[in-house]
Amino acid sequence: MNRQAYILGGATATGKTAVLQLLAEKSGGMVVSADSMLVYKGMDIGTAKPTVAERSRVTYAGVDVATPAEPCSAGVWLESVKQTIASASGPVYVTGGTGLYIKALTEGLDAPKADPAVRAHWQQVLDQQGIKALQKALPSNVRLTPSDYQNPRRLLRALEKAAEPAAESAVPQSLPRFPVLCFNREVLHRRIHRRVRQMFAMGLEAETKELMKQYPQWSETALGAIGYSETRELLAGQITRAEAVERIVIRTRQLAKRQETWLRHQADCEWIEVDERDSLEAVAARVQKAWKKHGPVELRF
RNA sequence: GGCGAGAUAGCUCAGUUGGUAGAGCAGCGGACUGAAAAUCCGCGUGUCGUCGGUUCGAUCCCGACUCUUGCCA
Repeated sequence: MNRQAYILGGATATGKTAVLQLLAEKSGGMVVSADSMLVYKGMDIGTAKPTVAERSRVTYAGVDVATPAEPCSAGVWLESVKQTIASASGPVYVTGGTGLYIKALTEGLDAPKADPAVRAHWQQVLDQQGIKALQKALPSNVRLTPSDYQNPRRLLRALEKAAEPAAESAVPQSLPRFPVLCFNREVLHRRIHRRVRQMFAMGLEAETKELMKQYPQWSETALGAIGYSETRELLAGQITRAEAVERIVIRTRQLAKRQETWLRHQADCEWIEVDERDSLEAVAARVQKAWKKHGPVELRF
């Protein structure tokens, strides 16, 4: 399908969702969350999910599409989001923390979808024979970057693709051009620290405990959520609260760095450096100006 | 106060039988189309606590001092 959207990127804790909430409320638009963790039901505090009140005023897509017990993926997320976007009557805004999801939206996912059986097979080979066996099994026509060649995940995926040669590869698309919010690194680190402490103050521990009661077995992807895996360890008495906070802060900082690296090189961004003193309205105005300049992005999926 | 132990990268520590040093973590940079908050790749100059001594040469040996820590008082 073809549809236009306004994308706003940015690392975690840059306030992009607040900006889109404001703009969507004003224009009667909807917001697509391109975020791999907002998809989990009940994981609200630790993912800084828009509140119930906010979601009652604006339609969100890509939020609460799976339970923590279920595995999720870019494909599952994309499927869940399509319908809502197609039926949108107002402008479509996309807030992106997960680069892959933004790309899936603008370019589609054309590779064969994840196949648990194939994956399990190669995972076993990896466990028993090591990464060299995967490298050897790779068809000679498949090219990986040097770091991907050392990366079990990517190797596994490459083999998964090779097992189903039917799929045509993507038509290279020009990089999507959209504004991105950013803070000076030092300021961002301070914000992250503040936010993590706030999450605990808002009851991250209680929320996690409740979720564990509701879903005793979490999927591997849900278990990877920053904040939740540490809180689980805290609840199990394996680490102290101070250690949990420290660990969460560190992982969030590392995430933010990777997100900015992705945006710098995998997209064509206009960086909007914001200051903590800037009002939400002022930031929103700058974002709109950038959209006006570059035009909306075509969605193809 | 006495007897030990320690003081090396932002943190935890290794090491040099004397030729100015290296891991993990953190940090920084990078990769990136179905696990992506994942996964992987690259980057290590730091008064080797301070002052003096021995030596061609000391972070390493010797002495004093400062600080930390353990045991005994």
